[in-house]
Amino acid sequence: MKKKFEMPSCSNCDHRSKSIFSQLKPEEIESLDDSKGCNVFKKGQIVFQEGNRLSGIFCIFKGKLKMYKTGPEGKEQIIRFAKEGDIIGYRAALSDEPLSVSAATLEETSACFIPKRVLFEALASNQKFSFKMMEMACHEIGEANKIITNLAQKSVRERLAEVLLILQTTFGEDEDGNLDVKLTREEISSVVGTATESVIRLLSEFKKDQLIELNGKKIHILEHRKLAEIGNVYD
Amino acid sequence: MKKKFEMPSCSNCDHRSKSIFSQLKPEEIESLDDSKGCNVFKKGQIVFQEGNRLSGIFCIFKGKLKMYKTGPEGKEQIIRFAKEGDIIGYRAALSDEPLSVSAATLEETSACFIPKRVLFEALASNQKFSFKMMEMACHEIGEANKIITNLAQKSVRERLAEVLLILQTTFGEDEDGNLDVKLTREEISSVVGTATESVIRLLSEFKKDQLIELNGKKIHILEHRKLAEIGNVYD
DNA sequence: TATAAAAAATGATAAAGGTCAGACTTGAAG
DNA sequence: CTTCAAGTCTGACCTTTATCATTTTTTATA
Repeated sequence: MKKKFEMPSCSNCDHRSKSIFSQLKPEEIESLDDSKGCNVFKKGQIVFQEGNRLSGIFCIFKGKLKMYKTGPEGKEQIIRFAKEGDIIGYRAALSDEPLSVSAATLEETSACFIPKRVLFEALASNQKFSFKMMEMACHEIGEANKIITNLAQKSVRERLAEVLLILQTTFGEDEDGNLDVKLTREEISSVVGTATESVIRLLSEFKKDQLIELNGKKIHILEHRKLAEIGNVYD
Repeated sequence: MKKKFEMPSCSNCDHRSKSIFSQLKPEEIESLDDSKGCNVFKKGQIVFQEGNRLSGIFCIFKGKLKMYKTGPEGKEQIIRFAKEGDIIGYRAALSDEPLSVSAATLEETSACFIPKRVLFEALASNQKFSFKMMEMACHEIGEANKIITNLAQKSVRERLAEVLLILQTTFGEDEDGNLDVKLTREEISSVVGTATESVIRLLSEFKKDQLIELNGKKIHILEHRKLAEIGNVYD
């Protein structure tokens, strides 16, 4: 269940400057602070579930999450990840549709909840904020288009190589150079869109070819360029 | 190349009431009419291309288009279709990014071009319009999420069955009950994400099982329900 | 730290779907 | 109407990837 925790203040939140909220004026930020709620979610906890309705959006203060859909056979398909500074649940809020994905934490996560009402007030009163929001949504469509093309046209091997690089970009690396996120092989397979065994086999292959180092769930990317070649990644 | 044609007026455009422009006030619609351009595109013509920049959006007056990305091996991946009343190119306009997809006509198509400037003026002056736009973008994200999950988890057979139903929903049927859109087998395969030969084989299988009738490019859906079962489609 | 449960690894096998080659059909353009 | 190119169809074959069974390792927790 949700635990309340010492509430971070939006006014001096480090994430604000890099997020869509950078557009808000001081009085609008205060209004966020006044009405928001904050929660801590334990590792593995479900924050919200596909098909349900949510009365606001979450702003991740700290932690990491997977956003996924459940396929016809009940298999989870990870669509994207979220981390500190990200906003989740906004698609459902802005389209007034049920949630199209579920969100579950990959580690202990704290997140602020901003009620729809406050969000819409800000959108109405602040045009720049509204444009930023639109920009974010449209950017996400572009990302989804890429994923669609990759799933349809790339091999499992190519996709895995690309996913490793995406994880690097999204989560960065820890002091030891390992990807700063811990996923099971099954979760990786659910991003790539393949069987768990295939991910295991291909990871050991990449390891054998000295492209990565493996240590339990720790993954260290050694040959960024070669993985990009394998994955046909041109950015 | 583009041909000019008798310019349709937004004021009495039949599509307006069903589109995001339903939110505009008479004076805003006039401003659209004043600044828009209109073009006719022949069958098979490319309207815009992935990677380029577009200085506005297109509003389809008549006709049908495919929106597609080009994959690593140069293969086209159809992401979605557009038809009369639809707006295309808005993702790039609103995110200020290059186009993430190309658009090509499937038949002669006429479309109005609305310059970015006018679009942004309308977004700024009319909040309801702005929300509608946001709603549209967010809806598209949800659709993309479904496609991702289907590509990752469904078999080619399932996906083809579903695509046939999507074509029915999107384009409807002509007097004879055939899908009101003409696609090559190659184009169908590029929606499904498979080889052309696989589409051909599966279509004849569906025909043998009396689920559809085939007549050249004409496809007649006989057993909607059974196709929905095969495709694991629950709406 | 003992023990169970979850996750990872590996091999054998099977199925799905891609590729290639060739024949046939259709439709557009001269 | 003829001709040619594009599109469709079919069969054979091969590659990729999924599935299943089993063992080993890791992790969490009593």
